[in-house]
Amino acid sequence: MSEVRVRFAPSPTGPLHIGGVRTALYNYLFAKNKGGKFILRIEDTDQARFVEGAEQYIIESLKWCGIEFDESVVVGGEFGPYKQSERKAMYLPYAEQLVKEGFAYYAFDSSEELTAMRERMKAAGVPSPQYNAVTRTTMQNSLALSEDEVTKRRQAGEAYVIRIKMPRNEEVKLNDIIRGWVVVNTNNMDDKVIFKSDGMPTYHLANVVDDYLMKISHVIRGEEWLPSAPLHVLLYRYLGWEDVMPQFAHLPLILKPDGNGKLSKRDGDRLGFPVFPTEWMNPETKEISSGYRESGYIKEAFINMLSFLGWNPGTTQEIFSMEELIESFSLERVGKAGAKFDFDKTRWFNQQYLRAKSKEELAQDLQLILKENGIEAEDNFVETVCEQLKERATFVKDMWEEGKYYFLSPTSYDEKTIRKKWKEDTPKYVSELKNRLAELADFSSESIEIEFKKYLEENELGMGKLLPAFRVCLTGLGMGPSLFDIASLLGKEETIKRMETALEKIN
RNA sequence: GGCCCGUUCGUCUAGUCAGGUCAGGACGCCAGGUUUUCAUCCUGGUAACAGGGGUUCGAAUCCCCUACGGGCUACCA
Repeated sequence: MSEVRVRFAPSPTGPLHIGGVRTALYNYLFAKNKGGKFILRIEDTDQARFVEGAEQYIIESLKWCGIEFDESVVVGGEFGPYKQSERKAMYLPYAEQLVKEGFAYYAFDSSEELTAMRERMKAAGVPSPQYNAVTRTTMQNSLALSEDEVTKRRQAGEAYVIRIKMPRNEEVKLNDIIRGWVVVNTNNMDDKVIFKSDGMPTYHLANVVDDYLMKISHVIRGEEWLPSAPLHVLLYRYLGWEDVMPQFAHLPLILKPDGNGKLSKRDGDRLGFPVFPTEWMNPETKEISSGYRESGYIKEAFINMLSFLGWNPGTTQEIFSMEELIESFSLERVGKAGAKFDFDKTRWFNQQYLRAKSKEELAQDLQLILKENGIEAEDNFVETVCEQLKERATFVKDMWEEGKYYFLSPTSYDEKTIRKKWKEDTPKYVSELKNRLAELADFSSESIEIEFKKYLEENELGMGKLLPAFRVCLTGLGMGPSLFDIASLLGKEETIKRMETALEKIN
């Protein structure tokens, strides 16, 4: 079998949302699994929808995801250019070849004329009028007009498009890797524009020509392309490339977590989760959309989550590194039905990855957050904090938000704990405990615990009587990790100081 | 409306192609245990073959119909 070459072909019309990232990911995994090449092709044939910065965004956000291209606008390759606007001159000859061979034709209709035709057909009872075998005879095109008229118009420089001449009553079949045989009758297809009046091809032609020229072996794309796949098959056939036509695989869509319909940016805003891999600022409105990266997601967790939205390995293993994904991935195991996005599961994946990280790695990330908050701390200290906190956190930022007391003395004391656990005799106990701890030579967690328990015993107190009060003195909170660990890490001096402060403030 | 695709616990899904174990796992949720507390962790529980017809000794699995959902229906991709 010839070399596997797949491409991810986005339009630079905005940021890539997670559906697009997943399409890129599956292409990447498939290519790497087969030892093939993965190509990025920018499909910017629609100048009107171009968005500043979108191409850069696509490249950089995929890079963050760990998805790298073998050929692209950045790294080049022997099948370039990799941007359709730079390939502009290549498409017209193919379109004209189709006209010459009778598979396509010139059409001069203005948008007003097209609208008029549609209105006319609707009035006549056709719900969705098409430019097809029935209507084309009434329009301004090289099939209805005389040859002289066509030549005259073309020489006069009149704007024209090239449309495919859809045959009557032919079954077009394609064998989709995910869906099996898909059959469509050409009577249900229209004479799609393949070359626009602005000199650019439409997606359909550009896509087929480029996939052919770039020797693409498999087209893996979203399900929204399935209805036009038969058109592409016809294009390959008419261009004489059917024997090297790529295999198709149409991926199921990612759906809204609630209700129905495909996932959109709105859903993320509404339900409070990112739909973009990295943060995006709309260049026009300056509106900022949050990204997984900025929200504190570990990229491996993000990728792992995405890979499972529509694919599964058929085993019970759920945690997969990129290498393992490459190893296990196959298009045969991609599902057919759309998958509702599950935000809880996404958080769970992040938690799993967080735990797998070493305290050193976590400390590095936490230091970044600490710096943002104007806190300087020794690496060793931060590492121990991470050690104590990582089992309770989903994100690195949780360790800051739930563990501020490691770095700052409490400024307030949890009311509920005070109300329930700070009794009349509590100050006396805390004060005595403080004096006992002050004399402790070994301020290790174990030693503090032993001393604490000894004190409880001597005074015939239970854990619940004094420990919550002790905790609130040190952390201001009613819950958290082992208090003896916290005290030990804070050190004797700080511990004593916090107890004194609490005694003053709480009373 | 037309065309195409789809439908297993609330969610992601295994099982469907080669019909035959109480339909398995994970997330979530609930309960119990562990823990000074909260979280973690452990144990257990919850809950599904869209409906109806066939074919068959036997159907989640094969066929048909219906319903529901999705996509497409541009000189956008």
